[in-house]
Amino acid sequence: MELLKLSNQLCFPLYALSRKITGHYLPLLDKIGLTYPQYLVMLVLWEENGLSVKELGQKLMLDSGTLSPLLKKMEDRLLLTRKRLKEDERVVIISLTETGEALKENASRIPEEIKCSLELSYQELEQMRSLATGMLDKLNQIELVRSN
Amino acid sequence: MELLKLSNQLCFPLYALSRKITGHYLPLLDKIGLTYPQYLVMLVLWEENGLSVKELGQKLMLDSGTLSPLLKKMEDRLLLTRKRLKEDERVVIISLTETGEALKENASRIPEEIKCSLELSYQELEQMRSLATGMLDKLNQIELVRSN
DNA sequence: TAAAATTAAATTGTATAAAATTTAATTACA
DNA sequence: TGTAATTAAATTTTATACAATTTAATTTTA
Repeated sequence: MELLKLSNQLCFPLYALSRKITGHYLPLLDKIGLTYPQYLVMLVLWEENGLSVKELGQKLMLDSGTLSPLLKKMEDRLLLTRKRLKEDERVVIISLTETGEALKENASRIPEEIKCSLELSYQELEQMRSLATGMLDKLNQIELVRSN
Repeated sequence: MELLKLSNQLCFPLYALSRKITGHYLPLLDKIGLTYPQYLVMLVLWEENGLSVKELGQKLMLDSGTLSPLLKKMEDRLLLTRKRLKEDERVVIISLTETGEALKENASRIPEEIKCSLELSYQELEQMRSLATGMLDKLNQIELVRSN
């Protein structure tokens, strides 16, 4: 088999599919004024408010270089606040404002709308979700092992 | 089920996994002086040389806003040439140079090295590849239908 | 056939990503 | 206890993504 063929790569369909699905989110997220990574930040904060930048970064697998400017923009839009922790001034705690909390209501229909927009079966979506989650966990595990 | 939980999203593991796997390519691609999207461009051109920017964009699902500057950088590195087609001056044809062709040799071990680096089973990789490819095809099909 | 519509790239503007460096704060330990 | 090491964010730099606009070339069609 020709290993350097695009169609034989794992990386490419994953990369293209991820961008494609993000594309399906855009018109929906536009309505509530969020970008896709900003939406992911909100998902995390709606679940658990008051996380540090580091904790957010761990959950989303993004570093401060990505999160810092993004969170600043979201602060400007009054979705959240950034406050340094008194006990350790290095730590910045991100908390939702009322506006940010309230946005959850407006976002509540997005998961169903996406499922509809994608026109993929529940089986297919669930199979992909569990496969991707499993692979992600394994790769994160490898990183842990290699860094020790 | 709480639909707005990060762990219940399809989008997130896919997005994170895609970035994670790209991350595994970086040290390998660094050795041959390519970025990840540049590697994808080379994969396409190694298979079929002399494509237009549009054709490259269709295969990689990237638009000219992404490809134009990227291709210019690759031209500067003498990996490829950009020439306007005589019959239709709007079309720019991308052709590998000898340097670009020769780079294929240096890239030949990357697929195996990646497989090794990922430490995932062949079954898992193949299942993901075929699932992702299938979903991608369906989504592209939807786009075609919706645009007509 | 000349103006209108279409097409292909390039450009512009905004928003990520991520490596590397810097800054400030905290902790460890000789 | 004071310096070294570590840690958390922010900043800087480079490189995508992609929507929207512009430019130039080609086709369509009234």
